[in-house]
Amino acid sequence: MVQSVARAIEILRVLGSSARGAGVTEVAERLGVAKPTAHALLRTLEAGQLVSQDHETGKYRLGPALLELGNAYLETHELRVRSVAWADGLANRANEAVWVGVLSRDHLLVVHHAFRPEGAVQILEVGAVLPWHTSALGKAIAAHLPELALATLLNGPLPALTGATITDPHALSGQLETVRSSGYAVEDGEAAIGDAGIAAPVFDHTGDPVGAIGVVGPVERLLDAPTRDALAVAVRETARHLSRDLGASRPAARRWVAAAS
Amino acid sequence: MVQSVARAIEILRVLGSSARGAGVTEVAERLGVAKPTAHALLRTLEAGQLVSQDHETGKYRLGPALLELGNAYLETHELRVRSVAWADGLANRANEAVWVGVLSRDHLLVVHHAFRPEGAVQILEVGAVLPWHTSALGKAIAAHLPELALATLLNGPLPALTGATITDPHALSGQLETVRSSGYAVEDGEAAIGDAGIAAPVFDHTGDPVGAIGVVGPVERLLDAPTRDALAVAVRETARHLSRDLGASRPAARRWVAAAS
DNA sequence: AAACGCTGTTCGGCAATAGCGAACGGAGGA
DNA sequence: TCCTCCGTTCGCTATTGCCGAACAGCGTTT
Repeated sequence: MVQSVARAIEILRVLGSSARGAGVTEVAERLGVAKPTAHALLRTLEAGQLVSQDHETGKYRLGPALLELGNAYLETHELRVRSVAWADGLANRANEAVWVGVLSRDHLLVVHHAFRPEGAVQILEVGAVLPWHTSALGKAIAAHLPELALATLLNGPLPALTGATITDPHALSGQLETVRSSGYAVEDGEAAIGDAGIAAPVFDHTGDPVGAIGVVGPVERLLDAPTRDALAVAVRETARHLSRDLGASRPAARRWVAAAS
Repeated sequence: MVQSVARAIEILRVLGSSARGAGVTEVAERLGVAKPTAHALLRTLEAGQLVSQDHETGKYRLGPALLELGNAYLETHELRVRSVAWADGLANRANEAVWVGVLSRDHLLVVHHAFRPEGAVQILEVGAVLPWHTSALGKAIAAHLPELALATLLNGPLPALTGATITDPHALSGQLETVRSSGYAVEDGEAAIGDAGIAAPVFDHTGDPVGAIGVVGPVERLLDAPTRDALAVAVRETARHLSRDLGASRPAARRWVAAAS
């Protein structure tokens, strides 16, 4: 592990979380390093356009190259590229907004967002992150993770975003069992009050879950019966098709293995 | 300058340009370093999720954290945040797609994209980059840059993307003079055949250009008189309003200074 | 008005640490 | 079965990143 690079990455995280940028002194304090050390790292990052310095205040903030690289990540992302057509189809069929997401550490990262066909103004959520246990996408992925990886997630922090957020590992674990048997995950106001989601996992040819696809929208539209069941079927079918696109020979093969053990 | 960090950034660039990822050996060769060196850097970047390794082939690719950071860059970006409302207004008034962009090295980076109101399927271009001299946005910014910065751009490489791309520094310099006097820049098939753009620069309170805003679309719709003049007026007005939003006390103050010298 | 406290920045020397050559384990092809 | 290529690990060397101290500029305070 290269120490200076690890510190440089930490700097990016610090700058990303402090909205108005940060000065050298503040960065040095947060990293626990000397001021000149932080300065050298910042200058190097600046040369690569990963951070940029405000010529007025001297403060540093994230740089444009990150947007470029983030875009490059999207374009080379197998799941994202293949999902675009399927996401559009699902959005039309369900008449709801569709998200495609992957797991990044303990957060769900939205890599594609198909707008609701009839929707009014909607903001694009690509690049947005939220704690895995507060989204249907995240739960769909987690439910099919190898045991060890799942245990790590359940033992990690489970922050509450609303009163409905499930913060108890045992309750979550039980819900994931339901996800495995039903083939889809549901979220009801756990990330934001009034918002819900229904999602299903997407697998590749290795049988591991690489992401999830699902619909998001207001509780009233998504979770009222019988709409809810119809949406679940549509989401699950789309996820299966997408998985097959990615080379998954048998959808849900992993599930049977898990059930047999 | 921290050598290892500079190399790590270079690795990100390498992985971003090679679509299908790259192996340790290939990365080491491209950087001109030993294989273990590249390996250590890659492992560190992987720990920070800036790159991820394909567990099948062993090859490395860009990682999800870059998308997160790219999104964080957008959200903290003053110009981008303020421009959203203005871009929507311009898109409706012009009935065309609107781009907001900034200069990143010698490329124009699209930081916001408002879709054409009546448009059919359109792909989002946020995060896209193109050589500055092949876009109206890029030329609008360049025309108002300090002399030294502009000279650097004109002396740099000016690749031709189409037959219409202007690759002669003198011709470009002359066109930038026109941009300064008219207040807007035009691009006609210089990035892609049939595509055109009309853009105007955006300033902040320091008087330096921080970006540009403009319309993009097919040549036939944008550049036919009298549509062209109406669009130019709309774009220029929007850019002035946006500039005032950012604290520019007097629009085009810099222009008068340049003219007086 | 002048001294203070706070920035971001530069310099030089010590030693931690990053970098390399060489060797290892495994996968794929001939 | 051999060979070749891959990604990876090990341990030594000196390169290089790191820190303490000092500097310049600015805003506020006294």
